[in-house]
Amino acid sequence: MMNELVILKLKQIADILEIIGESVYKIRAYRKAVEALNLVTEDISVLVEEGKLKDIPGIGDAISTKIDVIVKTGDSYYLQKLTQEVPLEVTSLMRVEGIGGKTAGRLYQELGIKSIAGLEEAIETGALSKLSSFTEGKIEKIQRAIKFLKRGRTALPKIEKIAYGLREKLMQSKLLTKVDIGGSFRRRKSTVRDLDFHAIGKPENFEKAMKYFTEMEEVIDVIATGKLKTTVKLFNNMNVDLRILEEESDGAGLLYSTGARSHTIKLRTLAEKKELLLNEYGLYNKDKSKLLASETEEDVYAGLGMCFIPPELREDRGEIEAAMKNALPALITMEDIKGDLHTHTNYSDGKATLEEMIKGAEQKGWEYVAITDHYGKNKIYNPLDEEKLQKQKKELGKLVEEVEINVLHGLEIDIIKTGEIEVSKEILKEMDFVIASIHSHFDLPEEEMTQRILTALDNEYVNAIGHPTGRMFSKRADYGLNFSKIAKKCTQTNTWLEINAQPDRQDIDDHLVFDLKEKALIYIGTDAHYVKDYNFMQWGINVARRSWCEKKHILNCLSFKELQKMIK
DNA sequence: GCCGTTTTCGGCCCGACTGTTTTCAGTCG
Repeated sequence: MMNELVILKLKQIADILEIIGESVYKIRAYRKAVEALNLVTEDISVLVEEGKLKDIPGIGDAISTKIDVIVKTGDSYYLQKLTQEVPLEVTSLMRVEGIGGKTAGRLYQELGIKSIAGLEEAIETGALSKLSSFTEGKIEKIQRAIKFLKRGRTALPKIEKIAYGLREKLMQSKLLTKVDIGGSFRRRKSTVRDLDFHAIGKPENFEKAMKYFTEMEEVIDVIATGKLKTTVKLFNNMNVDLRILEEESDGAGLLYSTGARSHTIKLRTLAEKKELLLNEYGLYNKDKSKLLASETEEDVYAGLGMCFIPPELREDRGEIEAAMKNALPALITMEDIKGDLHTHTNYSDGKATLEEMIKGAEQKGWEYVAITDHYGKNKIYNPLDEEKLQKQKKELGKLVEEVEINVLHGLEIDIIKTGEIEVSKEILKEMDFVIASIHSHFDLPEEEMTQRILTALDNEYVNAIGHPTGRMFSKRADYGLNFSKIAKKCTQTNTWLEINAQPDRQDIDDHLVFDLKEKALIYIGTDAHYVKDYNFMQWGINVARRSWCEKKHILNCLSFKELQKMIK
């Protein structure tokens, strides 16, 4: 899709504008457009064709014209013109923490530094220290920042233990009365870049608490430290913010810490329209003489004329407008889940026995579970063959006598390079639930990849597409797919799309589910290989909640009877 | 550059920390 290229070019334009010192509002306009486009899952080139670009808030005449050019030519004349003044490479300097547009511009103008390598060289030769305002301390800070440049995003499940551990330690200090984790962590995003701690304490303890925070053993560097706000770097390169407030600001502070920034900005703008002022301390009247609400988030939202908005929805995606009309979705919860449709046993690459997996699902209180071991030629997964399948079937027949839970005997099969399924229809038609997934050739072009799945959808015995985009946060990006085509065909063929709840996958992504939930049939599968993996369901629930899903949108919220009727 | 239930022009969220700026610009969230 074109979208990534458009977003990249607009980002580059914003960066260059910042370096050459353009109006902050113009820069903000470009950044806002980027944010808006990040939420768009349709193909931008289609929006251009249909003339719908300007329907997106934040995109007006000038930016839509620029997008038009990017879509048609693959490049931006405007950006090319800008880069005659400042080479594009200079924007890379802004990736260094503490260096913004102004500093990057100075480095280029005064020393001709264009890249991080050039910056390192200028530090080594002492050229940088000759520049005014570049003191020894500041240069040291830049050096450390360069060392830690690689700040990627981490899958939320991977950071949860560390985050709760830090919270526990902060509480143990006895210097704080309450510690919450806000930010994208609280919004339950699939990945997080940093952690935002929101704490409550007594003013006389603020400084001691900050000192305690910066001296924790997990902290390897202190980025900034004050009485009210401190930023540190953890051993894993992740930044952690701690904001301390007094008890009366708990709600307003948590709201501020949780974000998303676009959500907060929308709320503050709304407050201003109502002749009010909103900051992390509270909601005030215009001249700040009177505090109107601050103790709980509910109070602040109520003060702005809306109901409480669950953190997962706070992205400025229409949740504020919905809350004002009291029309927020009744988000799906773990209690709504009636079963799991994607699991493995040690008949293939799972680590638990068939009995353990079935009884484990029953322990979860679920009504049903589908056992979907691998079948096929890809030896990595220790797949079933006909003989092993028959043996499993026999064992399953005995086990179902011992348990209350309903068991679907299913398979996970490979979509090979051509999109074909190599398992015979005689075998497939005997199965209760068949998931087809891509396990090889991840790097084909979008059109071929899409066609591959469309071909698989032609197989009348395929019930679902497993981990549809193939992304793994620690390994590879998603392969490009045309989801409007795929969703359409899925509906036609009654084939379901999976939200794979594996921590490293969380696939399909919440942005896609947000768009597809009314157009396609979607379920959450844990892809469990151990009994404890059933707990992965929570990551799938997160994705669904962030996508505004109610239980009606997720098929494994159906009772077993209803589910059976739905399966083709 | 975007936007409009006071505005098609004149605004644009708000505040903390850093550095050397003796009153504020730059950066960040």
